[in-house]
Amino acid sequence: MEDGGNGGDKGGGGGATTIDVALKKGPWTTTEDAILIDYVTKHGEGNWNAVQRNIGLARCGKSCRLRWANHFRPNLKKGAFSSEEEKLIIDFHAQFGNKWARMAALLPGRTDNEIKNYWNTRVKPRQRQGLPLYSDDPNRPTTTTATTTPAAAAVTHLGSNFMHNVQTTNKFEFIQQSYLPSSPQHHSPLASPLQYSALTLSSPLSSYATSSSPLSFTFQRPAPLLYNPLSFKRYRSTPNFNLDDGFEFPNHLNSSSSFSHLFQSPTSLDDLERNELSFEFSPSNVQSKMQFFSNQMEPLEVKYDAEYNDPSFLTMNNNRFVGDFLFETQALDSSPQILKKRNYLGLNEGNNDVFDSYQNIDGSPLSSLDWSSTPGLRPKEEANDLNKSLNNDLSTLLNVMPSTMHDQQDWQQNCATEVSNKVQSSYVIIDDNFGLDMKSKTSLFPFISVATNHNDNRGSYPCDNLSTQC
DNA sequence: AAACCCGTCAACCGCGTACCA
DNA sequence: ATGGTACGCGGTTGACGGGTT
Repeated sequence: MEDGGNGGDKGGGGGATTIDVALKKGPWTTTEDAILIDYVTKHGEGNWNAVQRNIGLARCGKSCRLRWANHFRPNLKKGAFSSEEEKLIIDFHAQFGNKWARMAALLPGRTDNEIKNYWNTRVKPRQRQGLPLYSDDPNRPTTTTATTTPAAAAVTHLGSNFMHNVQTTNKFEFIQQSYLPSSPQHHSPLASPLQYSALTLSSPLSSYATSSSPLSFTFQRPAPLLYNPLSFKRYRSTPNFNLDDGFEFPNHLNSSSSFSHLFQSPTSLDDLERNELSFEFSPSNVQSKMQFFSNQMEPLEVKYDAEYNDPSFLTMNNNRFVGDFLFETQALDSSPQILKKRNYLGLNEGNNDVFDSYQNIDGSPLSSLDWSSTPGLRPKEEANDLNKSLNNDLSTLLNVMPSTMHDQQDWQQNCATEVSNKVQSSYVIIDDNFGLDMKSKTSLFPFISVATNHNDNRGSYPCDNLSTQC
């Protein structure tokens, strides 16, 4: 956030190596802005000191980063905070304190500096004077209730459409991967958030990584909350695994699905070969491509890429879901940093605390206490800290989702047992942001039918009705 | 009209942490 | 293990504009 230089880019040793040029301070000129934008557009974010080194912009790296982050970063939302944002800020502050960056991560398009300034200039004075914190609701209590956490409020706020699509018929399993872009992610600050270009990502860390973008379906929200999209995975369960064994997503969609128009040309999996197969569909306005990746030892992975050139596509009611996912992909595309860590949270079979274990990169279970044994995966403190809060968030999410189900408590308890009995691990991977990937094992989405392979810990399991089967 | 006050916001400062050689 | 570099965070400052005196 607001960092910046003092000529030597001091601060924690963050030193500029080239100090020959007197670095400028103070307000940025339009010329400087143009230079910065041009540089970042061409070279991507990061390595901020190189801006000064390479193109002679007389600003230290910190100042460049700050200027970019607060003014030119893609998807920045300018203007006054909405009342909903205000409420979220107040709620977040009640939970996090002065953790402006964390709040910013939960308020898409807003910077920590913005939030901090807002707090210090609007909320704090009201607080000091004993006035209600919520500008539009003088009667609203100034503390959050025990039953509605800020995270829950956010989930509720952001996920209404998502919840609308959730039905009670399927269990689900979360997974998220972090992908390292194979090349610097370039993103024009001038690009519309709705201009999506296909990604080429690779994940050298992932044993089941492929060379294509992980794709994603995500839930409704006004702007990307997650850097990494959701993806559906189908794991090869046995050496005899057969593609024909009933993996039907996403070809098997009912007519009410918002995806249905995307998958109008049924393509039999018989037609697919074992390695990196793909077929394409071209619904109106969207170029999409679905890929299956598989080999004998690795999980089959389904990728769905799409690009579109008509922003109105996203606003069509029946495309909201796809719109979300495209938006999410855009968020991935514009991710300001390469995700360097892969922190896994998985279901802890045995109790109700479902998110406190970890998985190694290679898929082997890893105790949450074992960070030190996996140097490559050791999370920074922040990530751990975030994990904690995300534990809450995810728990909240889980609390919300089953609320549409028949019996939430039973669902939680029985599904924990179910997981324990049948599944080695299911994961939510936490990075600086978090996301949920969904194995095909289960589906939150009633319009996605997943036939299953059997007798395998990593395979798919039918659970047609939670309330009766779980 | 000038001086002053105050709110807002961009930018700076100092520090901490991650990463790497 | 250590030191250097890069980056990010929270606190703070100062410029600026609008309103008031």
